Amino acid sequence: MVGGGMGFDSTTLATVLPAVAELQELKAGMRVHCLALKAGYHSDVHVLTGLVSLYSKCKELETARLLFGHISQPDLICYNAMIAGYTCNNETESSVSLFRDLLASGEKVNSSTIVGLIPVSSPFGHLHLTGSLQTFCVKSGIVSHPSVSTAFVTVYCRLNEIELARQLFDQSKEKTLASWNAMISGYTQNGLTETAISLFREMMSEFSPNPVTVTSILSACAQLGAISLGKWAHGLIKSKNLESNIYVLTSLVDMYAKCGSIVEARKLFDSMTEKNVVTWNAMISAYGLHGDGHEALKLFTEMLHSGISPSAVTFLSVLYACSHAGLVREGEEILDHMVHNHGFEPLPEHYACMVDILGRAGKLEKALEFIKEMPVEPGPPVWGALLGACMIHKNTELARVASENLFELDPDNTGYYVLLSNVYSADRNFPKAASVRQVVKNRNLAKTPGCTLVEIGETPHVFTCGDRSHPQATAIYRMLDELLGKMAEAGFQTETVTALHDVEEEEKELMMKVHSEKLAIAFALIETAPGAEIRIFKNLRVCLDCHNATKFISKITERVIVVRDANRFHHFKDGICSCGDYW
DNA sequence: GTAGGGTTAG
Repeated sequence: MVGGGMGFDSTTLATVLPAVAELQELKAGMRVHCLALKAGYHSDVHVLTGLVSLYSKCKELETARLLFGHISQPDLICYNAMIAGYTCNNETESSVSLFRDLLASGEKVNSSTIVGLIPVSSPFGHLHLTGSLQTFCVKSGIVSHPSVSTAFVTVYCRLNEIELARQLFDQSKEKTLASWNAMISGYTQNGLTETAISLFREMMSEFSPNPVTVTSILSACAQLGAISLGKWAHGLIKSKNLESNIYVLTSLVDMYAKCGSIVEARKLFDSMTEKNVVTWNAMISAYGLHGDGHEALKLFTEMLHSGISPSAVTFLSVLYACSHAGLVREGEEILDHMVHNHGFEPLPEHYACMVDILGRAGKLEKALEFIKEMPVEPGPPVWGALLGACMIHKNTELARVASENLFELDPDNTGYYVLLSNVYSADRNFPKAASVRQVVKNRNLAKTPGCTLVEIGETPHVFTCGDRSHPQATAIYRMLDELLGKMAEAGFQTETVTALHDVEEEEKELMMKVHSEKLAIAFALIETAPGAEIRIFKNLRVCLDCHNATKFISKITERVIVVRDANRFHHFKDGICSCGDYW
């Protein structure tokens, strides 16, 4: 149809352009542009509007701006395209000033004008602008338009103003599937996974989930370790024939990996005919999460051969995998490769990962050297990685250096105080440890409460430290006592040094044994058949005592126990953990 | 014709 003197009209061109723009195919778009010029449509307002939109989406803002300037009498649609173009290229000021021109001309704006103005893609620093826009929309009544309120819900979620988003969502009279999706994904992206899932259940009475919904829900399952809901979603995907959607499949791979089924994840990954950089990243970081650094490196090489260009996240995933497998030389090579062969400037996250690699492997001085030589100012993730390494390798001197920086940069983060206190305890410097904890108390900082989730059948059970709220609490504690008895016979000693030290020894031991992970394991032992694998999920890093105890339990009960903590997976079998005790 | 909701790291 195209070229060769065959006839095609401006409508055809204007129809092709959005599809090309959606794919961000600049080269294809430029060919369409050439065709349009050859066919004499260089002043057709429809074609030009399509081109403005195309060049904006391909980050060719200058070209878009130029074309817009050539339109003698731009209509509202045209203005909308240019306004959206400025916004998605982070030129908020130009976007707003064009909007003002439009208003001043007396033209009535529509919902698309507003949607194009809301800084959804780069919201940071635009809370005030968003608020003013919202006021304008409330006054003009345009806020009742579903796409407008959905865009506001999205931007507030991205600004971590989840309450504001929810208010808007609740107030919107006409809710579309997109409105629900925006709110549900807002919750998952803010880590409020349970709220996301309950909202999803609410939604189900009004709408059938689409690929966007499924993607968000799978992400929630992955974060939570909710394998049964994840499997249910997998069934839904099959029944609704959503297996060709790359977002859906990528999040499915991620869900299986984060719920402990790395084999299932890999099977799915291998079966995918289309894979993008995110798909590869998900699979690479899955291996990192499970401590298989070599497989992660292998996959990274395969990725390069497949012709997919790695992103900054790819390198982070590979580095992360190296750190959890103790692959120091490989990590250094990857970072070097990233800079010299791929032309990436390392982000602070890459530096933090490298510090983690060196520190975790015990090369603490080298890590400090690395920090000093970094061309960017080290932030909390960098010092945090060093502090974590000091904890593993019991280096109080460097821990002091790291934490001094951390307390200055991020004074309200209790995790760092807990880490430092644990370093001192490990060094048996109890007065120092106590004084660090006192700071937390004095400043009234809230500690994140630890909790562990275990699924029995389809039902998730959540335990907190010292939890007695479970209906089977009595049986659980009895099982725990029985286990502790057998463990003591096998030589297990409660590790109190990393716990609280302002309580009596006996009391300490009492508190230790009721950590949420031990309760969850005891419960799972009661509820599952002998020999069955046990999987538990903890929101924080597993403590040294629980890690040690789980080794003993795996041996005594002859069970494989898989623990996912905030950092990674631990596979316990026969008294040994796959992490090699460096976690 | 312009326009709202989605996956990966930490």
